[in-house]
Amino acid sequence: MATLKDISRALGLSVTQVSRALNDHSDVNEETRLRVKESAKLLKYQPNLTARKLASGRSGMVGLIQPYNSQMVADGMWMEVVSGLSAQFSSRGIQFVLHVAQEQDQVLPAYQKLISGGALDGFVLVEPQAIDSRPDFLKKARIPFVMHGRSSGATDYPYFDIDNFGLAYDSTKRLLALGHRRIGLINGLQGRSYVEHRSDGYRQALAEHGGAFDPFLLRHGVMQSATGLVNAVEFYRGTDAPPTAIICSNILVAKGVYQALEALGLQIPRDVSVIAHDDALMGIDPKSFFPALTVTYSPLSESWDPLAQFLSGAIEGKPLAELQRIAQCDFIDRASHGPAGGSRLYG
Amino acid sequence: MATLKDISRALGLSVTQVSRALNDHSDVNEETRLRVKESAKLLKYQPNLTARKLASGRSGMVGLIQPYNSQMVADGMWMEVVSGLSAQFSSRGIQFVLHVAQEQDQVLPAYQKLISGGALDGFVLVEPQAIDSRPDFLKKARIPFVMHGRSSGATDYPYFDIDNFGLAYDSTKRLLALGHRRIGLINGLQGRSYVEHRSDGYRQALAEHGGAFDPFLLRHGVMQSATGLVNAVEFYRGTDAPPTAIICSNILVAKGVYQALEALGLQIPRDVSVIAHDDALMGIDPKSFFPALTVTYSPLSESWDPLAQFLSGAIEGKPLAELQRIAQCDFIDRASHGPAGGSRLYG
DNA sequence: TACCTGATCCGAAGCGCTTCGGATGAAGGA
DNA sequence: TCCTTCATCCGAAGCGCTTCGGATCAGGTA
Repeated sequence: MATLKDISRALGLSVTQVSRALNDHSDVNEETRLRVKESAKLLKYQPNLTARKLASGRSGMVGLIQPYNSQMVADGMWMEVVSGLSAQFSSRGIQFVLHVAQEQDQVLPAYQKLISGGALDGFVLVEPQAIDSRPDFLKKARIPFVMHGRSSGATDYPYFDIDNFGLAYDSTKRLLALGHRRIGLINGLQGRSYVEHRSDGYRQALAEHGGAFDPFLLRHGVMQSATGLVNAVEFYRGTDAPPTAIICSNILVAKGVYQALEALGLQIPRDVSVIAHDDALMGIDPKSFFPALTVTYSPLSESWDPLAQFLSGAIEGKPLAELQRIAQCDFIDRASHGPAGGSRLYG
Repeated sequence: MATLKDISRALGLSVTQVSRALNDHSDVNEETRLRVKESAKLLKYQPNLTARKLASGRSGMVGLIQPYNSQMVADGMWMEVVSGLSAQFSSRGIQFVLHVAQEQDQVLPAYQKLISGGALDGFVLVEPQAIDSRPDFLKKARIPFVMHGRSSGATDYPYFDIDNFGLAYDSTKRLLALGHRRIGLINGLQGRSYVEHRSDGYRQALAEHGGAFDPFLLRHGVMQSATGLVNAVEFYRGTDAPPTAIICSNILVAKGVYQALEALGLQIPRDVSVIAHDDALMGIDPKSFFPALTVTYSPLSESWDPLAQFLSGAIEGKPLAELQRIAQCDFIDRASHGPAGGSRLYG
């Protein structure tokens, strides 16, 4: 494999200049730079990441550590995440690499090992927990990272998150404004921070409206259609004051809710309004629902770019302020929600 | 992070000796070796893989490159593979790492990049195709690798495979010996080499018995229960000379076949014998079938150890002969197969 | 006594790259 | 004319490790 020395010899330049030319440093003549790059291409030069790492401290590789048995792996969303990140980093000339840890408790040591071995420059953290030990650990070890989402508590680290509080708050507010008073929220699994954020937004909107929070109306479960189905049935069989509107944590859940409502003979939106959050995943189209599903919209695929950007930034030592972002969601108004009151529920 | 120099200074030894002590070379006093290791532990020494790689050419990391959109990823088997390999390598002090390539045609460049960048020492190849471009490419590039399975044609590279030819041959032979003359094989997707091997074994057994091969009886499909169901139905609705025995590519397929046969009012094994291959995956137990399913048995989980061993061997330059193995399968005799003739099929 | 052996150690080179601290020479300002 | 500035280049050091080719010294052999 060709080395810098080969190029320098071929061109009668010093290794230094060749290195600087290839890395676009300032003090190299434009013409020289071109000659060098030409020659590099010709000789099929591939920078030796190992040597580069040793000299500069950067290897140009980042990673993601996944504990075996994660829920995300099970539901296939994982591949979406991995491939999105991989594409982003690779377009930035960074190799993105995965490591599967055998057990949950081997995750932290794995970070240590991969970093201090000098193999990787930094990590992407996914599936944040409300209480997550990783940020503190990595900060202490001075290992650069970026989180997809946020933990609860101090978030003094790079992250990209969507406004989970806001989307639940907004949805709830809108429903309240339409006259709904009993609003159900079928949320994700407790413990996940985004789930807690959504619950918080929901409760905050309720509180601002002076409405009481009813634990009966707040549900948790894996974000799949069965969860929507079961909880919707419980909503309308378990009480004489059922919700007139349901907010779903994602489209799959909404699908289950639709099924349940149909089986129960309830019409959307006349009897029940339904709103879901849409992360544009799994190829399920909320427009194809009947009636078309109103959603808060924020494609997961828009996270990869900022995540890659922030991790690069963290590695380069950029200030924290430039490495955090909370993306807002769009509210997309379709046919599945409407004013309260048309319902026969209390009729 | 502590370096060799730190240890050498602490102990009044040379860096050379410390390195040799830590790596268990021969010419270092036993007592010295212990002192060094003690000190290393004390100073929390972690060898810098990057430096080691640069000096020795070995990084102690191997990888697996997966194209996005592989079937294996979809059916969850992938995680099984990845985690098994990861555990094996990590018990050998080797880091195992994944890379997801965006498209099929970016797979080969990815190997090149990860290797010549110097990051990885070698690769595990999975999902071999009957005609697979990877072995040739990697051999030409002198990159160590091991294959889980074999391609068709020349197999002059390290691999671990099970005897797919043999298991199909055996199953067919046994059924023939029991008087079956029309034997169906519901195989995996065409193109995969193990699928072709099984077809070959099946046809060979048939040929040795002087029986004609009937294309109607050889089916291909994703190895899931729906495939078994559909093909079994076709077997008994599409012809007046249906099979009296069916060989299934895995247990899921057998499950579908069971369902179909029950729906068709056919009894196992009176009307139809069923045999499947069992790779002990997915937590489905062939004993819990009714009647209990006869299988050729070879747990996938027994591949990780030889695969890791062979890849290590390939990296160390061991001769090819030590780096190839074809594991035989056990035939486990249960209640789902029996002699031909009890059937009313032709009655 | 002179020589060889084996066990144990060390110095120095070098893996391929980055980067610091100049060197060089031409152009411009006084 | 002398000094500064700027653009462009280079030498050498060094990242942390492995490894080659000795060095050293005790003991054994002839």
